[in-house]
Amino acid sequence: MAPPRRSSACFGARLPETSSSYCRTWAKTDTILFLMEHYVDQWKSIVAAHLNALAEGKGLADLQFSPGKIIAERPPKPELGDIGFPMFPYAKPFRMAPAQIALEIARRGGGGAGGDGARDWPGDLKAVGPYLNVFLDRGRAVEYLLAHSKEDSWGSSPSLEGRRVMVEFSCPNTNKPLHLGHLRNNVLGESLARITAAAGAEVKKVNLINDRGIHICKSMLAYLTYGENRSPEDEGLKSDHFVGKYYVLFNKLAEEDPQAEQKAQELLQKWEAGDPEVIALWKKMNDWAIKGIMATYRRQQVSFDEFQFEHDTYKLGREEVLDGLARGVFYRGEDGAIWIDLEDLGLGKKVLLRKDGTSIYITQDIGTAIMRHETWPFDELVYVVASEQQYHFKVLFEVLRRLGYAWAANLYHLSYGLVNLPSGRMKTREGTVVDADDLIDELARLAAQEIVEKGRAEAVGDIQSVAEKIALGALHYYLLQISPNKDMLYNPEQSLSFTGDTGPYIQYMGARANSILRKYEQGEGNAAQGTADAALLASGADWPLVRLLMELPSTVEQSARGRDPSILAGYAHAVASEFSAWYRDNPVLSNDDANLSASRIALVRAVQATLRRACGLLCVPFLEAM
RNA sequence: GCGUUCGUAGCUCAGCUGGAUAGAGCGACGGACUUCGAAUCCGUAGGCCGCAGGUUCGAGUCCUGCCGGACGCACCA
Repeated sequence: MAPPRRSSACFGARLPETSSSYCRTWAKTDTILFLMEHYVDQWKSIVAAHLNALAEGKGLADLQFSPGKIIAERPPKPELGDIGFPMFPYAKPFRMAPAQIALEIARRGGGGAGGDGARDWPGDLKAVGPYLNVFLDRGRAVEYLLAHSKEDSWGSSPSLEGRRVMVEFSCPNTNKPLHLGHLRNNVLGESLARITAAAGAEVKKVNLINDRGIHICKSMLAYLTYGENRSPEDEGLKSDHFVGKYYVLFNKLAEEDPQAEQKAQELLQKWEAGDPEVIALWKKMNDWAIKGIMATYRRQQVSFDEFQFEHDTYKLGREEVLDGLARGVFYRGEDGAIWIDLEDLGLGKKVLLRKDGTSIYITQDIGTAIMRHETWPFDELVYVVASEQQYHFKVLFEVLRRLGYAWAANLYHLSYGLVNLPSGRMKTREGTVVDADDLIDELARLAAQEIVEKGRAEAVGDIQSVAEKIALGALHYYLLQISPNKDMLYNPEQSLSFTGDTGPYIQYMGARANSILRKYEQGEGNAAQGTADAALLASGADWPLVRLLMELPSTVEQSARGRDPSILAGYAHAVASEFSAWYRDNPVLSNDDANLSASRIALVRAVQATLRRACGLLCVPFLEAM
């Protein structure tokens, strides 16, 4: 099998003993939200000032604490406060027990009576054991949430403002259709791009189509042998599947004809020589493949700002390598090829240009990166490529650095692991790879079946459309839920479950929120007679939900900074789960208190806005009803 | 052999710059629909965080070694 250029080999063999589910939780370690970051920063300054004052009071004037060095964390329970400052680190310099330091500072600054409370985020400082905790002014926080969650920009932050980030992903070969591994790549790239943009960056999504090379020639050769000039329409196949069929047939050919490999090579040489007949065939088959692949992109709802094609870029990089040779960055081996010595980094030696002067894989990547930076000067370029290519990218980045490109320091390989299946091993050779289109078809079929079985057919309206969205939500959420760098096991049935840490569960909670709002709009309940009041949402019943919702911006920011959509996925599930428990215990529409009812309607709006935004960033379609 | 990476509950996974009793979902067991959709919710059981050292007031988190899995180590892409 000719290895694919970029994203493939995403399969392994693993048979789980039982089917099971997947999830992650947000319960313990929520992050400090973006808008809370201001809050935390403000309070860090206050705590630092207190520590410095304490030091001075004890005659330890040489002790200095800067706000940036103060450690803040999230208390494990809401009753303990909203921000926690552990006092352990200060025990030694002050020669005091941590709990005592906390008490001392709380005594000095407690209550904010002396103007101690943060300006934008007032609250109280209290000693809780060895921790100094801040209790937010809840009414103020609720006001902030209700006001900001109404805005279209809810969840966005300016943390990456002014940065230009290019994201390369997908990069399919044009000899076969997309498979499950590509789906992980695609959704990772698309989601990362959306999250990065939400964090304020200017993002450009690029897709380098690998449309030339020996693997294409194999499909062509098999087609010449068995195709009899038929078209995809003749065989009733989606065009990329048609091309893929012949790629698989090449294996048969290779068994029948020992010369097959060599013939494919000859075809490649003719292609490079510009042989009109070969070019015509290549064009025809490529168009079929690309047309089909584009259809899958549309279905998966991923898109690109720019397509680049290997037949345009494969000659790039040669000049740069020769230039590097002239400048002594590289060397010519005794064999005549051009090498780079990376032994000092433990990366060995690597060929950059063949002895006959022709390019190899890395040569093109060198040239392509330079071309990209020239045409769209980026602050950062992220390559979404399977983990099997980690070595390749280490070498590539180092080569560019040694060529003198300062921006080489801003190249990043978002490495992701293999996707395994419960059904066992999949191999291209054996035609047992899980095809992307087939998989989505199957998921949509199961979802449609479920809609009917649950008697929701009438309520959802267009069953096929909703089923397709549930299928995508199930697939995408499942793929994004796991840390990118880890190998994963995709369980289709499990991903479609409406219970648990799944896409459909989150979609369902969004639909439930929407259902409450719809009834309100239709005049149900007495919320319309009341007035929303932030103070009414400051109780113990509503506060945990409010607290969580406020964390959307910081979670997006953290997700962007870590280049990790799974952080946001975990958050989305936490919101859905928290909302589920909340609306069970806290009547919204059927509430005697019209003002409380109106206030909770506002909170449900915030829930809906938060879920909608998170789903959007995770490529999980948001549903009004399901 | 060398390199990268992973190893947390039966299963699949979370645990942000080391910090408050290690979390979730599924599965198991037991509960909740005349009350905003039960495609849901609640409760219980279940873990020397691969092993051994080290750093630290404090380690699932950092360092070293070992064990186990995955991936890589082409003038292939």
